Amino acid sequence: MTQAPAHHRGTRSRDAILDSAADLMSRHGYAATSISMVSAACGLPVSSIYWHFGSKDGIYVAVLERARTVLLAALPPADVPGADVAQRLDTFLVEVADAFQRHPHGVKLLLGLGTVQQDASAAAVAEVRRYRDALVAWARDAVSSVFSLRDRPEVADELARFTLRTASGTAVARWFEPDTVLETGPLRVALLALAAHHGVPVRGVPGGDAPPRGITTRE
Amino acid sequence: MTQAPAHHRGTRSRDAILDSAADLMSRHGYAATSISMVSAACGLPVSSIYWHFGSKDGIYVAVLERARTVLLAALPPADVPGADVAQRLDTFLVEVADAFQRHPHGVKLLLGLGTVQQDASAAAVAEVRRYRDALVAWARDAVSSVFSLRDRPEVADELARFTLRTASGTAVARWFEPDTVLETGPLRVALLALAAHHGVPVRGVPGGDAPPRGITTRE
DNA sequence: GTCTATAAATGGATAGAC
DNA sequence: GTCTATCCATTTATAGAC
Repeated sequence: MTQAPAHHRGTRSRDAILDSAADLMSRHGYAATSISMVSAACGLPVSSIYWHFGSKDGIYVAVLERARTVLLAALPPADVPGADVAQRLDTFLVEVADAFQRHPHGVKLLLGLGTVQQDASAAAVAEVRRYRDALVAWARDAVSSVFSLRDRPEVADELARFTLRTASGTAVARWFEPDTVLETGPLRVALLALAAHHGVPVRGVPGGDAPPRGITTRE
Repeated sequence: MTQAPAHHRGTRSRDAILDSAADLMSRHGYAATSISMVSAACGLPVSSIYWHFGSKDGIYVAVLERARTVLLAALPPADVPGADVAQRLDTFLVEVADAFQRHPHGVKLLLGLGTVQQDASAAAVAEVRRYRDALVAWARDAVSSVFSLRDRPEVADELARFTLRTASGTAVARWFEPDTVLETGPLRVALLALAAHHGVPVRGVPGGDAPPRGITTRE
């Protein structure tokens, strides 16, 4: 086990630190997470942590950066496949709910920023903004693809904002009730109504019929 | 000025401390707010703060309690007036957006809990839960009144959840873009569609017409 | 009720041997 | 790259005069 090359032990330790830090920071927030807590959680001494990341801010930035790349890699391509709006919308919703379920850390980490914002490192603020911007861009492209909105960017923006706000609101709710899931049923109805309200043609979607399998409604 | 009775100076100081603490905690979060910061902000020494509240937790609990009573007092009665659904819905949305605009602290304080949750005082956790429960109950009663849902509690629950998630998601967005407002236009369309989807009669509401004055759309 | 002063603990961060 | 030991600032909280 100790046969592994030095740099392997290094990156392993780095990842272990990031794992512990991400877990603690997403649960307690940035300010409430101390280096000694991270040290205790991953088993490495504080000086190793400082050797890898330089400062507490450095850890936060690295945690955010990894969370962002992992989440974006997990998100489906923004070019949603499907013959008509109904198919693409269902695919989109299932994938969003899935990513939301599998990556509960994301939003919590972003919210952890609330405790840094004003004062702390410009690097952390920039990284948070990058994270958030990437999500917004993805959502805009995805709904644009679902509803064929290449020539109606304002509508795409509105639908994307609406989707993201529902998702982050649900993340807040999960704060209190851990087993809260993203309710894609109502979201589906809402998105279709918004599209229709803006005169977007939604061929193949019968008004507000029962959602197909894989869509979450409550009871 | 120093003529005021002792207990007046007392409650005044108490309020001043609460003002400063609420401001700081909603901006930086619970963990990142120190007693000395509060002391510097309100001008009273730390020992006075401890005399009034006993502990840091005690301050947080008091801040939450006051925020809750203030917000609930500011919310319109859950019995929304209006002749038909359209009127009541518009009244409801305007009032919600108004309260949302005037009390930007609420959600941030609730999220500050994330930094306490596990370990800290049961009192703080209980107070946060009370805050949140009061909001949920109010929203359920209000939408129930708007759409006359006394005999469809599940539908009222769904609409209330949906409304609150949109609102808290918007609060999160405001985290990044301070001048974000609650977009009642899309929310109106969504709520009407959801009601219709559940077969709730919405007399006097033409499909998805242009929203009346006072309803916020973007550009 | 308010102040000064301080105790006791913990936080972030570094030094230097290995 | 990892470890032990440590510096220094800040934190929560208290003591006791006024």
